[in-house]
Amino acid sequence: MFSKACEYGIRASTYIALQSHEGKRASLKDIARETDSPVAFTAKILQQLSKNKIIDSVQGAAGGFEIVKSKINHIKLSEIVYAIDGDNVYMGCGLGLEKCNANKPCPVHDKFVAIRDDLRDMLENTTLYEMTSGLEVGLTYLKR
Amino acid sequence: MFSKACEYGIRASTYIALQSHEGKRASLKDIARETDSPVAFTAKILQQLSKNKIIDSVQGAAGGFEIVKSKINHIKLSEIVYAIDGDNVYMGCGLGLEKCNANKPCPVHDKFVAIRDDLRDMLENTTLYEMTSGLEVGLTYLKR
DNA sequence: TCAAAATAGGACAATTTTGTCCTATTTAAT
DNA sequence: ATTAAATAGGACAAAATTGTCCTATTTTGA
Repeated sequence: MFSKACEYGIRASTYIALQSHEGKRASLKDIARETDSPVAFTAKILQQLSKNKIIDSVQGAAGGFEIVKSKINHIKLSEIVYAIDGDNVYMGCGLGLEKCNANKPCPVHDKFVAIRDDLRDMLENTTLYEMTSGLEVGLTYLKR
Repeated sequence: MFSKACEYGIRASTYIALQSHEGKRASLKDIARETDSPVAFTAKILQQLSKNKIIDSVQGAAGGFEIVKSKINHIKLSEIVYAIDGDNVYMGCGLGLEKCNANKPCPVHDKFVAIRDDLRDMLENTTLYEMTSGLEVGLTYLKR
């Protein structure tokens, strides 16, 4: 569904949000370890998220990544996905047609639209905060 | 969502079903042209579909690909997707975790399960016949 | 029998995605 | 000032996906 880069990106963002919520800055090493992701590849993705203003990066010793506390509640999963994978996941044609639309639809257009609408809805209504809430109490996991 | 190979495979299968319904055998060239797919790559995918008993191939002059009429109504989209992409699309974890499940879920497990269930449902309840019905009357398209 | 037309399949090539490595830069602390 | 620890970013490498090409095989029809 999502690219590997996007999966790592979501996991990383969630971990950073969790740490930021506790007032801690997260280092690349920690992020990679706690989300079971390849370090250098994750670094690239964090750069991308940083450029897209989803996370903040702080250079230098004691630097790392963080998310302004007040934003954690407002950042949607959809923004992270969009920053990394674009909107093709919930916009493109299920059969890969360039110009598939309600006027000249592919044979499964309507059915895919329904699924994709649900997906978009879900992504746009899930905040980073919501994703961290289960982690703190050990109900959900970012690796395994 | 699906791989290119899978998209081509679905389009090809649909076209073959359409032709078979009219008693015609479809040649690789026709299939590729009518679904706007790369010829040689499509050939590989058709081999795969043939090995998975979804379509029949007939070698030799006047050969081609076909689907037994009585099967068109029973072949589900899910079978085509499974033959080419496996079941990861509607089984795997949205965040890419190996062992994500209801017991040790990722932060979006439940939400993804809902979407994926809908997707699987849709794929399992859409037959090839259903996909061809709009094509005949020009309501739907396989290229563009 | 032979030629033509079609699929089968192996080998290879191009592209994209995933991932690594090295150096530069920034910053904190001593 | 210097050193150490961290991110930034470019270059490269590996793997997966997408795609091509060539030859072999099968089958029909003249």
